[in-house]
Amino acid sequence: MIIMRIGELSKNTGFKVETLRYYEKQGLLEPVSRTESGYREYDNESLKQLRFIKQAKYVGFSLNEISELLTLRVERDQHSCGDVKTIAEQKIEQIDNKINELDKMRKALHKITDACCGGAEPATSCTILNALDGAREV
Amino acid sequence: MIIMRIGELSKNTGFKVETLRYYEKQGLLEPVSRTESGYREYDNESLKQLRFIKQAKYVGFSLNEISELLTLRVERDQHSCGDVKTIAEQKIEQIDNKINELDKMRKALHKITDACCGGAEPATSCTILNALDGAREV
DNA sequence: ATTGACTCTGTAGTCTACTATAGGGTTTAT
DNA sequence: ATAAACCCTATAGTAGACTACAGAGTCAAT
Repeated sequence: MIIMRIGELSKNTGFKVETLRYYEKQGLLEPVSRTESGYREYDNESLKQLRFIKQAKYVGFSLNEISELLTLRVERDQHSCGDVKTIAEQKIEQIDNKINELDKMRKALHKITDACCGGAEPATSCTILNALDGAREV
Repeated sequence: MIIMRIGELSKNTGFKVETLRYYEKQGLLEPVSRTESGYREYDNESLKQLRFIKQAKYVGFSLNEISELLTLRVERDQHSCGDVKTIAEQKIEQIDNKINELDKMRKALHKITDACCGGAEPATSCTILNALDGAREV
């Protein structure tokens, strides 16, 4: 088990030390323990968690939403099973929506690059909004 | 052609009037014209543009990035064609990354709902981080 | 044993993206 | 013609997510 202090965790994840402490305050990332002198200690689970946080932020989730995702957990025979299922299903729907939107944007951008390199486009002008209009017809 | 003032545009898009004026200041949305008395006037293109802004925000683009996407345009025989292609391709890559991340999260969430409703999961505990670990093996 | 790099808490400042308010004109319905 | 509902500019305030000190303790290497 790798144990590291906050500076090393920072180097390994790209988050600044201050940001890691800020995340702790927000309830997103607890150190696994503290040394006698009060230094925070982290392990590879912390790394994993931060990678998840980074990706979730990247696709547009707020810190609050990320916190919800991180605390979403199924423990066998736990009372909250139904709740967990409901929340997870909502998140899945949200994610599907995001993927659909991104897919539309991707198609539109492809239309633009095609128009650019002399695809068989009669248009004299192409913007992402025009391209989105056309995306349905492809 | 439908012409409307800022209040109606607000109602039609869900953005507050103040937000629309703020977007104008940020260069994201110009009114098509002004009345003699100085009132802003918008049309259905404005609606389209705002819908795009909303979706792009939803999938994690900043206002600056959205502005870049909106000004990305190909005009036939225009000098900037190569640039446009480069930028569009970068955006496509970014979008693909986002889709990949979302897909991983979706798989992980499905794993959680499965664990929840008595799928053949031996695990006594399942969180999104565990589920992400397992997502590759599915 | 002392210097430099690291860590701690606490607080204040910054940036983005709004949101609200003040003070004043314009339009529209009665 | 007058009140309600709408619009204008300009400025200030807020929420979320950091980021940067200040002042002090800790650790590792010379």
